[in-house]
Amino acid sequence: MTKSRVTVVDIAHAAGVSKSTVSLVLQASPLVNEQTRAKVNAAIRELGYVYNRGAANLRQTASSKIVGIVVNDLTNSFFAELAVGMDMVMQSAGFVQFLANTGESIDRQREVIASMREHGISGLIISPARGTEAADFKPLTASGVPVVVVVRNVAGAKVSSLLSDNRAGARAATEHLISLGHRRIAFLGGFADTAVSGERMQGYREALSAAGLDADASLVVNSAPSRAGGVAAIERAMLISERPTAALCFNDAVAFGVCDGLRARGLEPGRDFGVVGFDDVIEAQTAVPALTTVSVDPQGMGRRAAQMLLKQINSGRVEAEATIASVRLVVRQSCGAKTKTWDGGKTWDGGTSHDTAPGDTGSDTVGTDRRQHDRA
Amino acid sequence: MTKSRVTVVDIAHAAGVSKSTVSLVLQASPLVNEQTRAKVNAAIRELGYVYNRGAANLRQTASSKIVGIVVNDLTNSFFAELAVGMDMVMQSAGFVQFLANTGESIDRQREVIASMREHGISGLIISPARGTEAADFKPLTASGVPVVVVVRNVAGAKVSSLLSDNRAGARAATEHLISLGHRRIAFLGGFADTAVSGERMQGYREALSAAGLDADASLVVNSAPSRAGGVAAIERAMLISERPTAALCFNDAVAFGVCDGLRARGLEPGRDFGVVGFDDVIEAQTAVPALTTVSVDPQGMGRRAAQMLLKQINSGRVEAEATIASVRLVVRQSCGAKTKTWDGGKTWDGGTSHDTAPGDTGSDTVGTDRRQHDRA
DNA sequence: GAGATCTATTGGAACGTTCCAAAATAGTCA
DNA sequence: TGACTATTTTGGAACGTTCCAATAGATCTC
Repeated sequence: MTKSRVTVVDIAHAAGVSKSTVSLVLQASPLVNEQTRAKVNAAIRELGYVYNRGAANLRQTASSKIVGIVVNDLTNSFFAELAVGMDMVMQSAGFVQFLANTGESIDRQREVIASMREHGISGLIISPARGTEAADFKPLTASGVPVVVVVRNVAGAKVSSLLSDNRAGARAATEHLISLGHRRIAFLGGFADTAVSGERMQGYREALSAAGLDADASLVVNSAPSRAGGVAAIERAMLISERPTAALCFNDAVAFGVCDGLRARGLEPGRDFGVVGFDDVIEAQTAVPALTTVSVDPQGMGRRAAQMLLKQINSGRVEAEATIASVRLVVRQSCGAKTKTWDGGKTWDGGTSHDTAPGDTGSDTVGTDRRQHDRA
Repeated sequence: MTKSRVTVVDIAHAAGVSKSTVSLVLQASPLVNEQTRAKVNAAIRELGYVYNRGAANLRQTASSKIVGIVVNDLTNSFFAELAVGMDMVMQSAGFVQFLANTGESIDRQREVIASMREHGISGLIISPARGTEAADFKPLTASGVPVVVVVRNVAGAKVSSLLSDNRAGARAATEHLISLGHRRIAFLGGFADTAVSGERMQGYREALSAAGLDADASLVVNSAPSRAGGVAAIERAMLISERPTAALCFNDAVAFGVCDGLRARGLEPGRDFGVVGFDDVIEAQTAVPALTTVSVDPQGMGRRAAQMLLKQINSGRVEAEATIASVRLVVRQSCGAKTKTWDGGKTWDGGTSHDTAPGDTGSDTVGTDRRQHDRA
């Protein structure tokens, strides 16, 4: 059934030319005569030839047109969207991507990176699993394969990175809650030992102290960065003697869980308790109440990371570049700020029970992109 | 910087053996002497050798250890989980996967399949974009590459398929709502022209007619199969003169949107209106109220599809096999059935306003797997 | 009409593996 | 010792591409 592959030689034979000429046609070289080109293309169609990139990649000058993408949790829509953004850019650039999910397992991560390396990727974008070390990228960078780290930084790694401005975003979100009159603001979800969580918590603390509020450690409740974790976190937060009236959540998944948990105890998010998320996944817009959140634009971030990688692949230069993408606070209903009325059935009244100056409406970009160069 | 690649010949030289011996060591052949093996392995570590699979794949007997995975919408958590399931199995089997998102674009799909083919995939799993035709797989199957179609069937394609029993699932879900006393049950979301939607609607109609209820066409409201689509669908459904009291939703995303829309007009899902979803994505469990849904187990389905593909790759025989996976109804809170009390704060009372016999509690598997063989 | 200058085309040697046939080495037995 | 096995090892020819250097043919220039 599976007859032996059709190769350039077969095409050459059928078209009455040499294999070199066929190769030139395949590369759309201007050197070849139009009639010859037509003949060759006809033969290609006729015989059902498929280009064998593996063979072409053997010549050491060639680039494989394959990149690797490694993410730590594809079931989290933030990372799924990140991957989709990368996919868009890579497809358009004629690249095809290996994608692997590590599920936060360092071992799996090591394995898939090794495997991708054997298959000859010409670049890698990775959202590293917790506990990833700079040494994990060493073999890759040593052989000149550019690496872009996204979302989570890896200390000491001489690779490019694209992170978001977690500190500024968290600070802006917290300031917003303060401007709405909240004085007891919790920080819910996430693990304290991760860099991302640390940065967001720092922004949260900065805003509190700038407003002269003291950072009560009991208001910080760690949990898994998931919807279920959010439910657990708000439950624990409500046990505190002096209850919080609002919360900045580690990410949107946690924020949704917090909303679920509030409802389960008869509290309506937005009206009885201010909730702010982080990431701005698609569902944040359509949820009821719509989630006030810090927009990181995961798809855009994915696209941008892909562009960074492509630039490095094409330039041949491996120059590590650290970019911190700006984020913006998107004010919707869940924080309790007064915004446009909601048009589904009865009019939504976003008024809070704290009766303060109305907060910002719409969105607000925080900080600007910072970029710094570094020799690899 | 990027010195020329280290090859088997370099290893052979360093270890004082021939390249053939190195090759045998790489393949863990029992033919080679233990001491020699040790020497070679030492040299491999020493020189930082990386196996070049591309070169190995040139020999026509070899299999590439690469599979392609094509999904129509990775931002939908159903498909993200499907992909994660496949990833798990493929990683364990030592395969690496190209993953591409088509976003329902037939053109993108054609491009990525062609691209993957050039890179030498040894199998493909695809959740086809709307409008995919049997001819789109022809080039692949003609060259002996096994293809497994998941989730959506492609009429006339001589490839393996793994679908879920949509008809039986929808029927069971509808019967459940009927047993709770509902008489006006809507079918919300999805596009009527897709096979999956058609099957689910068929199950819905069967249950209605079996119960002697007439299928009022105005109770079927199409919309995008997304959360936003669900909001839109319930809004339109509430405009019907004789309002529905419950709804079977095309999928979980729509069901969540329906819950959002209900709340926006002051109705509480589960208490004031019965909502049933389809798919059982992870959030269905933790949402409040927890979503009653037909569990398709996307991760399990992904794993199963991957196993089907691997079996075909390893056997060498391309024998099309059509499997229809059974589904089970998981009764939680959103349908209004009496279940275990909810333990978050005040006790949850799931009683409906329709005061009928209590529905099933727990889950219920519908039908059994059907399998049929077919020559390719 | 002999170079020179283009334009098209073409062998052949890589690239890094595998695998076959063959050879080298060591061990066994009469 | 010589024949025979069993165990290890090894050249060398693929695999399907690219790319360099060389060539052939056409056109132009003096």
